[in-house]
Amino acid sequence: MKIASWNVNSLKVRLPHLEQWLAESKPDVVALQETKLTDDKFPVDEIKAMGYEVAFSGQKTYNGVAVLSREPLTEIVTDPPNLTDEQRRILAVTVGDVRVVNLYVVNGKAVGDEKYDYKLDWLSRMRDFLEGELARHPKLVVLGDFNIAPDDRDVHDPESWHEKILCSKPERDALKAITDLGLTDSFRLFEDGDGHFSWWDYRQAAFRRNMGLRIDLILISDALKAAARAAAIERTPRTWERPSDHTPVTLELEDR
DNA sequence: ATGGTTGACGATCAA
Repeated sequence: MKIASWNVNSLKVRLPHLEQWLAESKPDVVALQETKLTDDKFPVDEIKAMGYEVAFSGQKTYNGVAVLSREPLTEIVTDPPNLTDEQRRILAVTVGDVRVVNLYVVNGKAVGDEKYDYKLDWLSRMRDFLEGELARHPKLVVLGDFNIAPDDRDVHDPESWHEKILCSKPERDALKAITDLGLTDSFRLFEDGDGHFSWWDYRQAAFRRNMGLRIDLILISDALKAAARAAAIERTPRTWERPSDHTPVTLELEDR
């Protein structure tokens, strides 16, 4: 099973990119973030024509998440009891015997901003939700746009980003509280080095200069670690005309 | 330089 995460920054704009990338990369499960579509406007027919079942939780203008799957999606959860929030950032589904939790983590704007405090509170609540998910579903994948670079290897210029938003210690500690539940950043099972990014700002020709961060993550539970075969950041869609500022990240899991 | 670019929206806000 090949599983992927991609912040598309408007599914309406990026639908042609999604179609081309699905045809080339052939993932089995895809978590999308920042669809920016209300559910009545979601392109269900177009996605089904690409060969995927789909679940989604959207809102107008901001946020919005979706999961595409070759196999049926069940046990859909969008509103955990401890995360009652109108912002559409969470979509948990089950595919076969694997639980998949798609997250669009709060950005936070800037360290000290009220949105930053909201981000840390959201992450704490998410940790508690995931603790329960892990207890019910040993085979757990938690993936999405985490809006946190796990460590300085994931930052093009750690000095300039030191204690800035996406890189601050409280954010990294909040992520660690989640991985300490027994979840592993799957990319790091296969790559130790720096310079591997999943997001590049639209400004300052950041992609061309590889001035990026790795903030799109696929976390897997211990029960899935032995099945992990390969992880990748698929940079090609970021080179296409009118791209998302994020590119897809993928993980291949050996079946059964 | 608190800059720059993109998306949704229709003035700015969010990222």
